Amino acid sequence: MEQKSKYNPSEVEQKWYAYWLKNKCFHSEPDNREPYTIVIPPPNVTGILHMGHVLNNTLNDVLIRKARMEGKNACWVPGTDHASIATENKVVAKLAAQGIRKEDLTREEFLKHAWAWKEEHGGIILEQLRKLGASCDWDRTRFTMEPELSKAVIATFCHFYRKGWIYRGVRMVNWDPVALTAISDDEVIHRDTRSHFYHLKYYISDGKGNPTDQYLVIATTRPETIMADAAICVNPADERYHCLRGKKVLIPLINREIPVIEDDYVEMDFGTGCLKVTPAHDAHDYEIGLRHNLPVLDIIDDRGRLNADAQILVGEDRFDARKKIAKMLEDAGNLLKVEEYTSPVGYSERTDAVIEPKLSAQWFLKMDDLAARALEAVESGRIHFIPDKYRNVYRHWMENVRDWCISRQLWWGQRIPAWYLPDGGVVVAETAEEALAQAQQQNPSLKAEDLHQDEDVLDTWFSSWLWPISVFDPEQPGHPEHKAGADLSYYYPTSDLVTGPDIIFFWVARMIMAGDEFMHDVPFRNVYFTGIVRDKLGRKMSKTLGNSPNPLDLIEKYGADAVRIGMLLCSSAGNDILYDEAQVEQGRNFCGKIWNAWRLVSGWNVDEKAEQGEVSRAAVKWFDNLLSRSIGTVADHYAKFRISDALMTIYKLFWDDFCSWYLELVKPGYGAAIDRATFDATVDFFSKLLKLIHPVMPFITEELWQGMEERRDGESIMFERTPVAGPVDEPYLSAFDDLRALVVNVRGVRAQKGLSPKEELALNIEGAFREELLPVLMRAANLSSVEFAAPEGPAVSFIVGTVKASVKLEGLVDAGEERKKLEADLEHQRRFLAGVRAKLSNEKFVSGAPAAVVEGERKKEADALARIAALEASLSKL
RNA sequence: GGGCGCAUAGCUCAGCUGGUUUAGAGCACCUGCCUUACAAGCAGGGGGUCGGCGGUUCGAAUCCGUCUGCGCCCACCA
Repeated sequence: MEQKSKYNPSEVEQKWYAYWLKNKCFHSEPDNREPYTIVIPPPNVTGILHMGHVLNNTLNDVLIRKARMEGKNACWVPGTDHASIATENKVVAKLAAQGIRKEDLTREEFLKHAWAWKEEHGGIILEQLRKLGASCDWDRTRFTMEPELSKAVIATFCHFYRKGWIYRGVRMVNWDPVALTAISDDEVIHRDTRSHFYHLKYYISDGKGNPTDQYLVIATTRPETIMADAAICVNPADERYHCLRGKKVLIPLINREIPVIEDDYVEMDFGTGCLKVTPAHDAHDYEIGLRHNLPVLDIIDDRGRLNADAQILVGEDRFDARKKIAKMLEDAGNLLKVEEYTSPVGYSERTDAVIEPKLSAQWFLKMDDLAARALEAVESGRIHFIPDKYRNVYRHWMENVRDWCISRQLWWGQRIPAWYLPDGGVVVAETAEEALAQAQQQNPSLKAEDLHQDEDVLDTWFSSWLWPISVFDPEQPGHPEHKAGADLSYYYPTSDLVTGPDIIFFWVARMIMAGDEFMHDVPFRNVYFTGIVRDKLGRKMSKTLGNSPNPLDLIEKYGADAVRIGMLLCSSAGNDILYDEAQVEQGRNFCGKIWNAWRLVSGWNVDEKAEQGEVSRAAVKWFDNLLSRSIGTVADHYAKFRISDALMTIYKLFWDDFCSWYLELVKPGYGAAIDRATFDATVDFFSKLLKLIHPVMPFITEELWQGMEERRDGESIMFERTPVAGPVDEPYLSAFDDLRALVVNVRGVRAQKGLSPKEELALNIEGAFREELLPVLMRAANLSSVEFAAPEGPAVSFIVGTVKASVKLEGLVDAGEERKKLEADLEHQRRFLAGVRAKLSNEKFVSGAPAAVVEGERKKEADALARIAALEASLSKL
C-alpha cells in the first residue's frame, strides 16, 4: 500500500476511533471467557479533561487493551459522578452570574437548573476521553445520579438504617460556611496558618457580678467567640489556680458571669494554663461541656457571622469581628498582649473556606465494623495495593476511623429517605408510599401531607462507593441477599483499579466496605495508585499558575499516541509525575520512527528466486531470539505493574534493536530486491512488534496493521493475541552482543581517526569468535577482511570481553598516543586484578562465600590475566 | 505532634533475595554526518566518592543505627 511520508495522527485517530465504535469493538457481553473488568474512576459530570485524567485513563486503557489481547473478555465501564458539592457550587455560581440567588428558588426550581447544567456540560469529559483512545464500553455508560443508581443509594441507606448502623444525632461537625453544608472529616484539609494568640484578662467576680481587681489570663486565637464562653477551665493538678476553685469570672465586654472548672484535658504548660470553654464553637470544648453540664450558646450563624446571641458585633463576619473585638478588648483594658502564632486550621476541600466547628443534627454511618472488614481484605492480601506502601496509610486510617457524616445540606444529590412525623418521630423507607405505610402503622390517621422528608442529600461518596456493583446491577446494593444479575456475577469482582492516592479513603476504602457488605467479596483485586501530575519544576498543576496544558491541545499537536507515551514514560506507580512536553515530543518521535520503519519494509521488492544470505539468516535468528526474550521481559514488567518499564523495553527493542541493527542488517542494497524468507520474517517481526506496542499506542499500530494486508471489516489489531515467547538461545544472544560491541569499537576507531563509514577496514581478532556471525560482523563494521591472528604492522587495538581486536591502520596510528591509551587500560586492568586477588586471597571469602561467587571471582581473575597479557603484547609491538 | 516514604548522572528514574569484570536506562549534553525509511534522524562520545557519618559482613547503592534535606498521610494544644 502507498504510505504517506509523514504520519498524520489526527486523521488516523479519527478514522480508527470511528471504526472501532462502528464495529462495537469495545463492547463486552458475558460469555465463557475469563472476564477482565475495570470500572472507570468516574470523573465529575461537569468536569473537563486535565492531565491527571490523561494519566489515569491512559493506564486504564493500557491494562484493558492488554487484557483484551490476552484473550480475556475485557470490559471497561465508563461513567460520571454527580459530585454533589462541586456541581452544586458551579450551578450556584452560574445562577449568581445571572442575578439569581439560590435561596430565592425552591428546591424543584433549583434542581431544574442543575439538571439543565448537567445536560449541557455533562459527558463532555467522556467525549474527550475518546480523543485519547480510551476503549471504554460506551454502551454501558453510567451516571451516579441516574434513576436506577439513585435507587441503589436509597436502598443502601435503608439497609444500614434497618441494621441500626445509620443514626441521626446532634454532633459537632465540620461546617463549610461558604457551601453552607456539613462535610465529613476527610473533606477537611488542615494547613498551618499564621494567626495571633490573644492574651485576655478575665476579672474574677465578687459573686454579685461585679469585677474584683483580681484576674486570670487566658490565651485564645478566637477572641470573637468569648461571648459564647461557658466556663474557664484549669487542670486540677495546677496549683497555681487552686485559689480559683469555686470562683466565678466575668467575660470581658459583656460581663457575663461564668464558673471556673477543672478538667484533665487542659495542658498546664500550654498558653497560660487557663482555657476558655466555648462548647458551641470547638469540638473539645463541647466534650468538656458535656462532662461538666455546661450550657451551649451558639453565637455564629451558618454563614460565619455573629448572631444576636453574641450581643455585640452582631452581623459581623467572624474574621472582621475578630479584628474589631481585639480593638475593643484593648480599649477596655482586657488585652494583655498579642503574640504571633502559627497553628493548624481546617479548610474545606471544596471551597477552601475555614471550617467552623458547628453543632448540628446530621446523619452518620457507623464505621467500626465496616472498617474492620475492609482492613482485613487488604491485610489478608485479597486486595493488593501497588505500591505496597499504601497499605500502611490504609491501615492507619482504618484503625482510627470515626463515624461517617453522610448528610449534606445541599439539593444536588440523593435526598435522604427519612420522613418526619408530626409527633417528631421518623420513618425511613425507600419510597414516600412505604414511608406513609410505615407511619400509618404508628398512627393510622396520618396522611401523606403530614410527613415531611428530610431536606438533606447524601454525601457523593455514599453513592460512588457502590460504583463497581451498581454499574452492573443497581438492584444489588442495599439487598445483599438479592440474586446478582448476569452481568454482576460475571464481571464482579473487577480486576484492577487505577486511581490517585488522594481518594484512598474517600473512595477506595469505602468501595471495599460496600463490596464486603453487599457482595461478600472484594470489589477489585489490585489497586494501582498513580501519582499527582506536576509540572517539570515539581509544582502542582493549577489554573492560577497556568502551568497545566490542555490535553486536547497536546493531542491535536502531537497525536494521542504521543501524549500517551509522554505520560507513561515518566510514570512509576505511586510516584508523582513530573510532566514535561519533551516527553510528548519523544512519543511523537517514536511514532515517526515506527512509521518510517514500515515505510522502509513496505517498499521492498521481493525476489522469489533469491537465496537468503548468511547475514540475513543470522540477523533473523538473532532478532527472533531477542524478540522472544523481550516478550518475556515485557510480560514480567506488566505483571508487576511496572508500566513504564514495559514501555521502555518495547521502545528500545523497536528502536535500537529492530531498526538500528536488524533492519540495517537485512535491508537490501539500493535498487536490489530482498529474498522471500527474510522478507516474510521481517513482516512477521513487524506484526508482532505492532501487537506488543498496541496497548500503549493504539492508533498508529492499528493504522499500520490494517495496511499490512487486506483485513476483513471489523477485524482489528486489538483482538489479535499478544505475541508468545518461544525458546531463547541465550548463548547466541550473548555472542551477538559481543559482536555488536566489536562493531561499535570499530566505528569508534573510524570516528576517532576521521575515517568515512564507507571505507573498508581490516580487522584482526585474537580470541574466540562465533564463526556463523562473521559475515554479520563484516557487514555491520564494513570490514574488508577478518584475520584470526595478531596484526602485522601498525594497528589500533581494543578488548571486548576476553577478545582482543585490532584495526590495521597504515600511517594513521600515532604510536605515542596508542601507547598512552594501552598503558592506561593496562593500569586499570592491573588494579582490577589486584582487587579480585585481594578477595581470593582472603580465607574468609573463599570459605564463606557461595561456591558460585568464588568461581565467578576466579573467572574474573583469569579474564583479567588474559586481558593484561593481550595488552602487554600490543605494547611490546609498538 | 504521630506515622509512612524518598534521597543513585544535568533532569526523570531502574537497580527485585547483599556478590554479573569498570553501577544502568531514557531524555538532555558534546563531536562528526543532509548515507537512497526517518535531521522528529544516523554514527560516535563524555558524565556518578549511589545525601553525611557510624555499624553488621569475606563483601554494602542494597541490611541496621544516626544525622541532614525533601515529600506524603493522619492529628481541632486552646
